[in-house]
Amino acid sequence: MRLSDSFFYTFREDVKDEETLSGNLLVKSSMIKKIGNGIYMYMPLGLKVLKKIENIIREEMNNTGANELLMPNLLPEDVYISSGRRDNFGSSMFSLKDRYDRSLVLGPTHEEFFVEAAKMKVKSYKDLPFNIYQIGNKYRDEPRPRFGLIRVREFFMKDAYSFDTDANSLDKSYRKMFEAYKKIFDRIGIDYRIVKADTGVMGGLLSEEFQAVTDIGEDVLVLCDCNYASNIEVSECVINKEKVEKHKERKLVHTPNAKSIEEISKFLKKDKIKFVKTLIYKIDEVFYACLVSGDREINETKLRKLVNGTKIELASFEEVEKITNAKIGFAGPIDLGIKIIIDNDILYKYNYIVGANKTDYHYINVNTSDFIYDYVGDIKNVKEFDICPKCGKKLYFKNGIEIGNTFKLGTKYSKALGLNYLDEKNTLKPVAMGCYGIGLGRIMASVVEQNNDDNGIIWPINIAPFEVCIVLIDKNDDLQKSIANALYNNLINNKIDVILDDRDLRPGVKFNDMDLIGIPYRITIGKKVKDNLVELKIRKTSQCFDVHVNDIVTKINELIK
RNA sequence: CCGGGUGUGGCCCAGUUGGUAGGGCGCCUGGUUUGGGACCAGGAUGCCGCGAGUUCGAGUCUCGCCACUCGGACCA
Repeated sequence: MRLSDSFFYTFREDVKDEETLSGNLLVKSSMIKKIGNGIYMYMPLGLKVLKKIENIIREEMNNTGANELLMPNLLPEDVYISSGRRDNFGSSMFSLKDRYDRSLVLGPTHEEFFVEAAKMKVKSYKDLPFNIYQIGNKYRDEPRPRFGLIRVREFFMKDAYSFDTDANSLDKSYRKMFEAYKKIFDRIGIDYRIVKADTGVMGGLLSEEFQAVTDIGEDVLVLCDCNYASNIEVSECVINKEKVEKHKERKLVHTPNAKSIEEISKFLKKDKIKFVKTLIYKIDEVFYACLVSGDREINETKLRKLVNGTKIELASFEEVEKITNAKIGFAGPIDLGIKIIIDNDILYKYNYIVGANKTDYHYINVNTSDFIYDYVGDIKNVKEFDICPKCGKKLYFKNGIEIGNTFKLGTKYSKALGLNYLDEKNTLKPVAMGCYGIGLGRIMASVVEQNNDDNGIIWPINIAPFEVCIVLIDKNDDLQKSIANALYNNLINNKIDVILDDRDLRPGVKFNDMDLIGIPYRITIGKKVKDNLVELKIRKTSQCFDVHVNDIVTKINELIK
C-alpha cells in the first residue's frame, strides 16, 4: 500500500469520548471510529489487524479439523424460547418485529442454531464427533458499553461447537480446542492467563477463560505461583477458623447512626473481622439474609449457585427496611423471619456483632447457636493474600479481559432441543456438546493496552497492519524515490506486508505517524542512499541500524522469522 | 436503571453581566523549507446537540428531550 493514495489519517490530539488508552490510540491512528455507544466502524487499517487475527484463528481452527460455516444474525425469537434462554438473556437481547409483527432477535450467541445445523447430519454415533464454527457478529444490548472495543454492543467473534457421543469423547474434543486456543493466543502475541470460570448463562459442566492481563480488565484473576488460576467469581475460599472462644452473654447495644461496617467498627472500636454483616438478597423473587464476616465481600455467583437460583439482586432499601423493621444498616439474623444463608466461616466465629433489626442497635456476643440458618456455604470473595486452596501459599490478583472461553456444555442443549443419535445398541442418546468463543475486537484492544508507548501502538508482528513501513524522506529526490520504489516492490515479491509512506510531508510527520500506527519495522530512505545505505529502526526497542541496500530484504526476512 | 460531567468548523477547546461566534491543530492557494509533528502571507469551513419559552435581541437565561462520557448497578 502506498500512503499517498490511500484512505489514511491520524489525529494529533486525544479524542474526548475515548477514555481508555487503547480506545484513544485506535481512534487516533485511524483503526476504528465510534459511531454510537458501543458501536464502531473498522477503518482500513483496523480491518487489516482484525483480518490478521481472524486468519490466525481460522488457520488453527482448521488445523483441528473444524469446519467453518456462517450463521445469520437475524433470528426467530421462538428458538430461544424453546431452549429456555429467552428469559436468561432478558433485555440484553436486541429484539425487533418484522412487518407481520413476528418477533425476531439479533443473535447474542448461536448454540441453538448450531444445534439446528448439527441435526442435519447427526443420526448415528458414526456421524460423531465433529466441530463446526463461524466467525461473525454478535449483538448484546449491554447496560453500559465502555472501554473502547472492550465492551461493545456489536462485536466480532469466533464461536465453535463440538459434538460428541459421550463425556469421554467430549473431553478429547474439549482438549483439542483448548490446545488450539493456546496456539492462537501465542501466535497473536498477547499476554494471557487461563482461569477457571463460571458457566453462567451458558450452563454446562466446566468453563475456562482465556484472560488478557491488563489494568483496565473488568475481571479479577486469582493467581498463585503453584499455577492455580481462577476467576474470582468461582475462586474457592479456604475455611478460616478463628480461635475457639467460650460463648459470652448476648447483649443489645445502642449504636446510633452506625449503619455500615466501617462506621460501626469505628464506633465500637473493634476490628471488622469481629462483625458479621447481613445482606438481604432477592433470588428468583425470594428474599434471603446472607451473612459474611465483616471484612469480606459477598460473591453473588457463588450465592446464586448455592440456592440453585438464576436471577439475583440486592434487595432495595425499601424492601430491607420492611423486612428488618428498621432503617437500612441494622439487619441481623436474629428473629428476622426470612431464610438465612451463612458463609461457612461463620461456623467458626465466636462472640461476633450483628445488626439487631432495630434502628440504631446491634447485638454483641452473638454465636451461631443464637439463630437458625437454612444454608451454609462458601458465599464470599477470595481476598488478596488469602491461602491458595491448592498449595497453601498466598494468592495474588491481576485484572483481566476475557478474550476467549471454552465450555463443556454436556447435554443441556441437545436435550432441550432434541439433538440425539442412535448408539451401537440402537438406543437414542443426547449428543454431548462443547462451545468455544474468542472475541476478536477484545484481542485488538487488549493487545494495544499491553503494547504501547508515548508515541503510540507497538503491534506484535503477527497482527500488525503492516510488517514493514518504508519512509521516503524526499519524494523529489530521484535516487531516493527509485530506491524506495524498488525496495517496496522487492518486499512485496518476498511476501512481506509493506506500506510505503511516499506522502509529500516533512519527515517528522511521517515518523510520528508510523510510530503511532505501530508498524514493527521501519526502513528510512534518505540522504545515505548515496552511499547505498538505508536505516532500519525497530519500533519496540527504538534500535537503529544502517543497512546496505542490497542486504535489507534479507535482514527483514530474518527479523520477521 | 441511579448519580456526576460534557455537547460550539474535520480534531481539541475558549466564549465575560444576554449585544456582529473565536483560537490552536488540520484543510486550500502562493512562497521559503525538508532526518522527529517547519515558517511567512492569504483563504475556506458553524442549525453553538434538538425543541419550546423569556427577551427588542439567546451559544449564554428557563423548561423539556436527545446524544456522548465517567462512577455505580448490570454483564456467556
